[in-house]
Amino acid sequence: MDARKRLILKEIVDHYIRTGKAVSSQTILEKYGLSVSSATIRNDMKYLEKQGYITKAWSSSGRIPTAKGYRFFVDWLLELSELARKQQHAILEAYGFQKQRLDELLQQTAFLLASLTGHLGFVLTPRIDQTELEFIALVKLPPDHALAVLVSDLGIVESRIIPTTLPEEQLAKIGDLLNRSLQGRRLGELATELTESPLEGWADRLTQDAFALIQQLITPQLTRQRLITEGLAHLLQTVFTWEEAIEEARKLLCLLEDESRFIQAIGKTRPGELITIIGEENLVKELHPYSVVSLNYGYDGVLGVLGPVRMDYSKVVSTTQYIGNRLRAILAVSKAAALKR
Amino acid sequence: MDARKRLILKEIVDHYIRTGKAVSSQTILEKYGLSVSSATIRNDMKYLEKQGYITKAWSSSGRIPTAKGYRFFVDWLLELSELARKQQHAILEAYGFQKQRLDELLQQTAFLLASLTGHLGFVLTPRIDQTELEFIALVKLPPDHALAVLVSDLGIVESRIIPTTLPEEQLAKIGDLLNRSLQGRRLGELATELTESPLEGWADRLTQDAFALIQQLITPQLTRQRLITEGLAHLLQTVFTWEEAIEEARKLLCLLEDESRFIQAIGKTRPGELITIIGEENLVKELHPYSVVSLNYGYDGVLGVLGPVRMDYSKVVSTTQYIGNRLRAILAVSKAAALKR
DNA sequence: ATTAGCAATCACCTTATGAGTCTGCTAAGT
DNA sequence: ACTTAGCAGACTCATAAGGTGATTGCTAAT
Repeated sequence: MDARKRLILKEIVDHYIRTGKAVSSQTILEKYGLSVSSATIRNDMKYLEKQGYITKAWSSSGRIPTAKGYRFFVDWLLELSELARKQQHAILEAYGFQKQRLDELLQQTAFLLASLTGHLGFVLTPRIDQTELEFIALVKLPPDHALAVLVSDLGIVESRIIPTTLPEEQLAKIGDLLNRSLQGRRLGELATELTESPLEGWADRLTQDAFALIQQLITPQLTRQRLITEGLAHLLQTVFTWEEAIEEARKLLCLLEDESRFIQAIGKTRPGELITIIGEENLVKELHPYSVVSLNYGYDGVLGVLGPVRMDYSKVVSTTQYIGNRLRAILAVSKAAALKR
Repeated sequence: MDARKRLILKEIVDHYIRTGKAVSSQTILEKYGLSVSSATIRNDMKYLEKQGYITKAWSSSGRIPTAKGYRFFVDWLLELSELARKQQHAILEAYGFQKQRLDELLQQTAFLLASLTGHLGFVLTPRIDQTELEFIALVKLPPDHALAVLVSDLGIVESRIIPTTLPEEQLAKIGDLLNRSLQGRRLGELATELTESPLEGWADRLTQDAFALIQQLITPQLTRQRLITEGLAHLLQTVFTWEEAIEEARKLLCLLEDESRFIQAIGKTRPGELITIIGEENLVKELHPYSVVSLNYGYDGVLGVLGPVRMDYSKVVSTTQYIGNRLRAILAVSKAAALKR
């Protein structure tokens, strides 16, 4: 594909993203002032259509990018604008007075993503079993229960009331024991190790009790990730203007209520990696009218933006990237603080 | 208003709820077989319209109930059907294997409300400060923090990491002291009392530390109620079929994301009380196209259903009532279990 | 390889038409 | 005083028809 064709494709995507209307050869000529005639542009557009980058709504409408066209645009033609100073400030400020609680921090993050991009912002909470155990506390609740509290390095606190008849001193001893031998381990590793074989050298009565206890703590519950979303309303505004929209919207809402499917939809990435999933590339059929930009911020947590296929990728990608980096930085600090303790 | 007029009003509301179409005098005659002619019915309808119970979309359309009409229907004409056996079973079964965690229980409840009524189900979490303190645990996190855990009678656990340099034994003593003197008190009362005046007789060094500590625990955070919703998709399906619907839907979503306004919208009630808010009766303007059925299940928690004004009040009210009672029963059991400890 | 010019295609908007529904009114009946 | 029959008028809804404007594809000339 020669330079002019690339340029034309870029202008088509660009213009369509901004206006939402099919782009004609005329428009390209006028707005972007190429030094060729509209007929030449038409010829190039025909080529681009045959290659599958653009399409048209009816036989003589202007051209609209296909998913493949957006993909080419994002991969080769996208110029990532640095985030406007104002926005950078807004983000730093919002994170400024740091929240103590992780869930508030993540909610805040989702809100930022949504309000800065004008689409739906989402954050998938970290997997607790990917974090490291900082502290276990066991507290007797008379007569026959105990409260167990797990504190992980991200400050995530998981508490559970478990039935046990062990007396208070016994619990305290077990707590000490667990803290000494388990501190700094990943909760997930612990779980698998413990189910496979009891810890070596743990044979006496005390450790058996400890073992039983910790098995009650480490359950599938730990793997569960929650989905936080903000800005659903934006989505309705941007995407739906035609008939049948309601049915589309309904499907989308159903999907958002089904966390497991959504998790599938935002794709797997390695920590720090950002991916875009454009339209029909999505494995989940209901999301074909949308695009997803998502970033793994560590501990299997994911944040990102869900918007119409026709969205400003430059803005969305750079915003997601920036916010993702901020969040990673904040979590790193919080982790460091935890380790210092 | 004589009996026949009441009957006609009832049939209009009834039929409109079921079909969604304006009701004509003919229809009433055919479907409900009154022994008068359609002209007579028309005359009565005219009266009902003059009184403001019904209205019409245009000069010669059939009649549609007004908010006042629905109100009269709900207050005087509604026959509460007992919930179908199947549904009762479904509810009992869903609650059968009891969740340990309160938030899962409430989420479950919202889901039940939504799926059984086919509208949006919501649950507003209890106010923690309305529950009674069952237990406080203070655990040292070396070097200069402590983990404080509050367990209330509903099993709600609120934990917080607070900075303190007090040594371990000191914390344990304070914990004992707090447990002895505060157990069984309402968290909310504690908060107000403590801000007004320190506890009497608490003058020594130890109690001053305890005082400082507990003040860090009891914060506005405790008052915060979360909103859990399920079945948003239902709402889109039932309510919106005409143009401009998107704008309406967008407003609704905005409202749902703004918890404080929603809390205002579902109204205040006393524990156990069920209220209906029909259409324009709602203080919040955005909700004028909807009705709310809500029930206070204790501790300032509210559950209910949000649906179109044109909804099956008989079904929705009885479902809400039944589920509300189940939830109250479950919470009572959980409270009793806590007190026995 | 590029361009000008023109016919053909199609969405979109407005207007027209006809069938169908339901009310309000009047005058007659009970 | 209440009820009824019958009919004109009001209005929706669906569909069709015609006009306008945008845009392409094609062909022949440059």
